[in-house]
Amino acid sequence: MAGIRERARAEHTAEIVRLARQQLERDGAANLSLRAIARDLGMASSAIYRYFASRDELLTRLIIESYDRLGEAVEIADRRVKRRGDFLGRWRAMALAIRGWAVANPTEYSLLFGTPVPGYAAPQDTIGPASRYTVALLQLTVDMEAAGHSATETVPAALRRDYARFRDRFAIPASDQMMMKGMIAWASVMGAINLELFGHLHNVIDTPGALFEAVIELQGQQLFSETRPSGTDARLRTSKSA
Amino acid sequence: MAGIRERARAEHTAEIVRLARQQLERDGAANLSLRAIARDLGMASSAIYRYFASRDELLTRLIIESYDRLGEAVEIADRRVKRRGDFLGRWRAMALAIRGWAVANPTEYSLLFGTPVPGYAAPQDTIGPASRYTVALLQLTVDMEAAGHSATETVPAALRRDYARFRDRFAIPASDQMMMKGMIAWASVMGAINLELFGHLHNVIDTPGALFEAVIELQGQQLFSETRPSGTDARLRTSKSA
DNA sequence: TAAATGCAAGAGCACTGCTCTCGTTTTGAC
DNA sequence: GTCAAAACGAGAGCAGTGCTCTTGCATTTA
Repeated sequence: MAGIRERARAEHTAEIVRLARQQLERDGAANLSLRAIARDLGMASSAIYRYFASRDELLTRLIIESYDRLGEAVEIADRRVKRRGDFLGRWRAMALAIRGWAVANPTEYSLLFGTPVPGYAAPQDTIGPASRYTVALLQLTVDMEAAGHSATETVPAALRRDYARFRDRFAIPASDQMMMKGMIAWASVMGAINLELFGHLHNVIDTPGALFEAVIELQGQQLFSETRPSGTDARLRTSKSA
Repeated sequence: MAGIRERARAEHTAEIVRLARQQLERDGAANLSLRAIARDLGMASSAIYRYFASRDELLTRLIIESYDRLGEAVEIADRRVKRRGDFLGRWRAMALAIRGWAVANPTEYSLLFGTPVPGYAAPQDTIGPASRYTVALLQLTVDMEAAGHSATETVPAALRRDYARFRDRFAIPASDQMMMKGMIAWASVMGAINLELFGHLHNVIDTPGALFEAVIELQGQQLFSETRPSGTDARLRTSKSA
């Protein structure tokens, strides 16, 4: 009743994933080959299908794990900042953690944030882990508001609905204005990392880390900017919806 | 002497590229198949190799063309702004043009800004077209400075060298500070588009256009912010290099 | 006109994901 | 303990891929 088979199954599954990840890191997601994994394992290629219904299913498993690792890295970085009220420090720590993880695991990062495979639709299982690092970021804005920070950004009506839905689903009680700020900061961070890892700074910026820190600092400023004196530039405050 | 062969060659090459682009749009770069193109063309698959040495070479051709289209779209959008001194308007126009092109041609955008193919190294021929849209953006900062705008961002030493090199190569006489601003704005724009097109706003933001405009407006503010009163937050102005 | 070159086709190699069948082994109910 | 059911591994095979090589024909050049 020990389940000799059950344990063997778990071990084999883990081994397949381990080899898959190894291959992923070396050759990239596009070149991940079930047959090669089977060869490394000393199995027939058809046997792999006892464990994963398809290549996509194996990739999904890798994606989920990678999202989880990224999320964990960001959460740990945040937790390491002892003064919980040092919001700027926490912002820096988390943003640097995202880039740090990305630079250390470029192929995994590409798997998560690169070109989606045309036929592939992310199954429900991924959305939980996928939100982990963003929820960590948004929690920062919640903590900021709890500490008295406020934001006065104009939020387009179209986005308010989206923010409300997100707020409900993840129980993140941040204001629309603060979520707006957070989203923009998020986009900047991801953009800088994408440009770096996908080769668009090649022959342009030799030290992408320095550029990234500049992005962090500027977005940090923006994240912490309180109400600006009104009337500085009226045009800038009216935003049309798309 | 007309070169019956020469003309046929040009026509065939163009036809291959046309079918390739059609297939690219429908199935994505990963599923681009030389054999399928040959079938559509009524040719033997081996005949394709008379025109392109490899699949990568055909992809390179598509990449170059796409960069050129993107660059052209951005340049046209900029040129359409009649008041050349309306820098904010030009910024909006170009940023919206990038996103507009991306949304209209998602697979082409993915080809340019998505996961780089592991083995694939972009040949020299691509860097010219690849810089076209960024040069258009940077030209805006040059024009701004010529009109008296200034920037006082602290620029890390590591980046100053990179900026100088870029300035020399493309003859863009923008200050380090202004290039710093431009780079950050660029990263934000590309980040927002990546998140949208690569599915990371799915089930989160229903109207990505609204989010994008918010990004544009905020980066516009930043691009046009003059010297801030010093001492507001000393920490924010010191940036370490990576 | 004769040699050199360009070109298209076909066969073939090595690889991929995936399916089906066929024995073997383990499991769980009686 | 027996025995059917389920799980499993291996192998063959299908349809597809990029790419190479040879072979015969058409065009260009000398």
